Amino acid sequence: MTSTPKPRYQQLKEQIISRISSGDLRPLDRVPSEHELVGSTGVSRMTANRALRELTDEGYVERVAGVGTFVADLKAASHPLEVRNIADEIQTRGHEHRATVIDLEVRRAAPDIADLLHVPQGSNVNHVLLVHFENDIPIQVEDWYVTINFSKDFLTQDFQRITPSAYMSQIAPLQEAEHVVRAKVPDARISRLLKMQADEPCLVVTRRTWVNARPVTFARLFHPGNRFELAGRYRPPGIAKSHPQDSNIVELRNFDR
Amino acid sequence: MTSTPKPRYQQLKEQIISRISSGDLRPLDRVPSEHELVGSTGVSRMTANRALRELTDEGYVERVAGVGTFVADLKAASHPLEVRNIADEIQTRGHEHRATVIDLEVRRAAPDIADLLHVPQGSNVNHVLLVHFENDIPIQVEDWYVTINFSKDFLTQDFQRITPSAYMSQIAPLQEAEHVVRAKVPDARISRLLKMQADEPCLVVTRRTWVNARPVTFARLFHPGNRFELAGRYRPPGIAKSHPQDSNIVELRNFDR
DNA sequence: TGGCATAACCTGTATAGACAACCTCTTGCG
DNA sequence: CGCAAGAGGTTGTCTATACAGGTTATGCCA
Repeated sequence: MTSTPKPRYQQLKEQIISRISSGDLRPLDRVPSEHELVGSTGVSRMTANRALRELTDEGYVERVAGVGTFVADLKAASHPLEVRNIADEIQTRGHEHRATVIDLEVRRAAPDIADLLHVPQGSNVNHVLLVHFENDIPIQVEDWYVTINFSKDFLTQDFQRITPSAYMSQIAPLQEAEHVVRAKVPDARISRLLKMQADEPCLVVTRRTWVNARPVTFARLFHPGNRFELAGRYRPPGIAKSHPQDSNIVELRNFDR
Repeated sequence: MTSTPKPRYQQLKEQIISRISSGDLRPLDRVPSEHELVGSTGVSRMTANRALRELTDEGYVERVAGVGTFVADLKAASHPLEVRNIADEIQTRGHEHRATVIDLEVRRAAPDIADLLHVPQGSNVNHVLLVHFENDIPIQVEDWYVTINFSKDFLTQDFQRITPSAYMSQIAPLQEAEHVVRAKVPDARISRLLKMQADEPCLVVTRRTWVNARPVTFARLFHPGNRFELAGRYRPPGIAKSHPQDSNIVELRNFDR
C-alpha cells in the first residue's frame, strides 16, 4: 500500500521504542551507541544520530556527551498533562505525607465502571480507595478501578507506601491518557473523608489510561476546592535551553489563603 | 564567558523566531527556503534543514514538500496547556455562539491585581468583563486585566466578535503562561451572570501571561461546574504520525448529564 | 604506590553531495 | 484551445567525512 517505505531513522526509533516498551531495555539501561547502530543496522552515523536525538527530544532516552545514551527514567518521560505524584509534591513542600487505605478489594464492576473499562458488566475489577494527608489534613481521595488482566498482584500492594499511579507506571509505560477536571459538590462519603463542610465544592480529576488501545485504569481524584488547585506553567520551546520538562508540568498544589 | 558559541542551527532558529516575534514574518508568510538560507547565511543545507525541521516540531512554522516553509498559524502554535478558544469550541460542536460585553473600561488597579501585574497600586489597567453564551445559555464569564503598556487600543476592540485571548495573541506571541484551575463557589455577581443556582460550584481558570519576562495579562474564566469540564488527552510522541497538536489539547467542553 | 599523560570511545555539530518525491508554472504539441 | 510533458524550485532523506569536546580506562613513569 505505502509506496514509499518508512524513513530509516523512523524505523530505528520505533525499533528502540519497542525494545523499551517490551522491557528489553529498562530505565537507565544503556542504549546502543551511534557507532554500534551503524555497525548493526548499516545506516550512516548521521541517521543513527537523528534517531537518538529525536528520541531524546521526545523523552525516551537521555544522552551524555562522552558517556552514552540511556533509557530515560519513567518520571522524565511523563507528560505535561500528567498530574504529579501527590506524595512527591507534599515532600517537595517539606510537609509530612501519609496515606490511609480505606478499601482494597476485587469487586464486581458497576455499569458505569464496566462501560469505561470496556469489561462485561458485573465482571471483576480491582478497586482501591484511599485518602492522602498532608500534615494530617486530608487533601486527596483516590478512587481507582483497574482491570484484572492488567494488574494481577493488585491486592498485595501496599498503597500506603506507593501511590497507585506510581505502581501503575511500574507495570507498563503509559500509552494514552485522558484527564477530565470538574468542579462538583461531592457525595457524603467523599465529603466526610476529606472533612469538608456541606456544599463545599471539590476539584475532581478523572483519569483514564490505555495500554495497547484498551482502557486499563479509571481513577477519580477528589480535592477540597478551598484548599487545592491545579496549576500549569508554560514556556514555549526553542529558545530557553533549560529542561522543558521542568516548566510545563501540571501540579496539584496547596494554596494558603 | 561561554567558551563555545551557540551552534549555528540554533542561531538560525532564534533568528527566525525573532523575525516572527517582531512581526517581520507574519502567519502564513513564506520563510526563506533552505537553499536561500544557505545563500544568505553560509551554512550548509543540512544545517538549515535542521533549523527549519526543529521549528516545525516546535510549531513555529509549517512545511510543505515541493512548496515551501510558512509561518504557522497562531492556533497551530498553541500549546497543549493552552485552553482552546471558547468560540471555536462552540462552533465545533455546531452550536451558536454569542458574547455580551458587560464592562469595558480603564480602571485603577486594585491591590491584588496590581500585585499580579507588577504595576503600582492604583495605576490604570485595561479591564473587560464579558459573558459567552452557547445557544443562549451562559457558559463562561471572562474577567480580564491587561496592562496599559501592552495594549493601547484595548478600549476600541469589539470583544463580542473577537475573544480577548484571540486579540491578545494578535498583539504579541505568547511567551509564558500560567494556568490555575480551582473549584469555587462564585460570588453573587458571577453567579447571576451565569444563571447559576446558589451554592453551585464553578470551575475557575485563572491565567497569567508574560511577554519579555513581564506579566501583561491576568484573566479569570468562570464556568458553571455542573455544565462544564476541562478535558485533556495525551498520546506519547514518536510512534503515531498524526499531528501531535490534535491529541494533546486541553479543551473546555460541555457534558450533558 | 601515586599521579599524570594518553588512548579509546562517546556525543554534538557541521559540511558537501546525492537522490527521491512533490508542487507549480511554463512550454509546446496535437 | 486544451492538455501533456518538462523544467525548476522545494522539502525529505541518506551517506561519508570531519573536527571538537567530554568521559573513562589504561598504562607508563617517577
